Amino acid sequence: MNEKHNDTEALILDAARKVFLENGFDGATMQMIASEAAINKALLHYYFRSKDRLFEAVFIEAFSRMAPNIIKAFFSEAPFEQKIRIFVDTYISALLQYPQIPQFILHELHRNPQRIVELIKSTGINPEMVFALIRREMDLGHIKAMDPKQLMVNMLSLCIFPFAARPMIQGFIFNNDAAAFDLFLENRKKEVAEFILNAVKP
Amino acid sequence: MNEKHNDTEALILDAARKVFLENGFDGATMQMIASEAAINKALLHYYFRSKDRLFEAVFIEAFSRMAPNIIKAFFSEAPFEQKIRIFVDTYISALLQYPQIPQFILHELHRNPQRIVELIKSTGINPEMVFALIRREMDLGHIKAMDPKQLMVNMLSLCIFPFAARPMIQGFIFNNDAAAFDLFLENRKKEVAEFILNAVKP
DNA sequence: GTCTATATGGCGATAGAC
DNA sequence: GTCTATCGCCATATAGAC
Repeated sequence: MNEKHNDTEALILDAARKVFLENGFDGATMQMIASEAAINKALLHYYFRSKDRLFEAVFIEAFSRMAPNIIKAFFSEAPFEQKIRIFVDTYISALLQYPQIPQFILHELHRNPQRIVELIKSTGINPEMVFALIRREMDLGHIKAMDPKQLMVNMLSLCIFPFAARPMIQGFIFNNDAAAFDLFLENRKKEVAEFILNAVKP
Repeated sequence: MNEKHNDTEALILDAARKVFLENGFDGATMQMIASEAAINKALLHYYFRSKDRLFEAVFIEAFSRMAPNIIKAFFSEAPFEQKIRIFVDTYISALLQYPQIPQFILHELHRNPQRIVELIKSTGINPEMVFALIRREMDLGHIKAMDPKQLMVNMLSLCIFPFAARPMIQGFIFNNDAAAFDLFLENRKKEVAEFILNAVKP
């Protein structure tokens, strides 16, 4: 195996990540990726048999970036109120760093739900543990009684949706002022945490 | 003009709506639409000059179905608490009827933000009126003081996101039990309204 | 390993008979 | 208005020289 192998493979993955994240699977072409990597199409197929396989490699990497944040916050020793704040802050901060990921994942989720769900399960995340934790807080009277699943989905919705719908919200509510929208997202770290904490107050 | 004109045009629109909603613009082909309508490709171009124009017709129709609900609830004479309940109920009910629309709009928003934002603006929606209304409620002390834009985005997030991310949430939290997820969405009409009302309580 | 050149197929769109 | 046949293009993928 030639020593250039790893370099070229990494080069291709970098280019593919960029192109796929920006254009989705259908919108991206092998030529775009080759140009981005300053190589030729044939080489892409040499390293990754097909467009599908190349995409899969990119997707797994992208999802792995987001997944840990979903749960991490819940298993600290902090009081529940603090856990919520940490969850929201960590999650929105991560999304600010990779803002294309929500739209990318939702898009591919639509294209091939089966494949994506299996991929997520392979990361070993277990939502039941989070639900059990939320239920305990309810039993202790720390938060209002409600369906833990609804609460979890509410938290994810509030964090993720603005990134997925960015062009619409920015175009509509912010007259396409990108800086204003970035500030809006930055403020959401605190706004969303307060919103949730008020909503669950017993 | 031949009498069959309207029939065929409607037939094509029905088929195009179905195919575009399921596959998005890139994923759909003119042949799929022709097959769905049980006609041939050439006829599609006879009625709608191009794939782009056909898509535009479908998109405007799909969006028009959702848009009125966004604002309608806010301009009744009901007290604010009731407006929230009506908004959430109307919106989620409409989405239950056309569950593919969120993913469809988000997908095309990503593919061509400019075009979609223009199409939406052409429907004449004006968010400023809603913000003014929210601000008045804050001044009257009926709800907690906060950024009206954050509140509006929160409401939209809570209503729309579960539909856009359905395959993920269903596969992950509901072990792919579609009936359980449908019940979950039905329950959200009340859950989300309560969640918001608690969150904005002064 | 990396390149150029090419095979193969499907796409949107059009021409032209009926 | 509706059809069949076909054009021209660009996509993924491969062959084969270096």
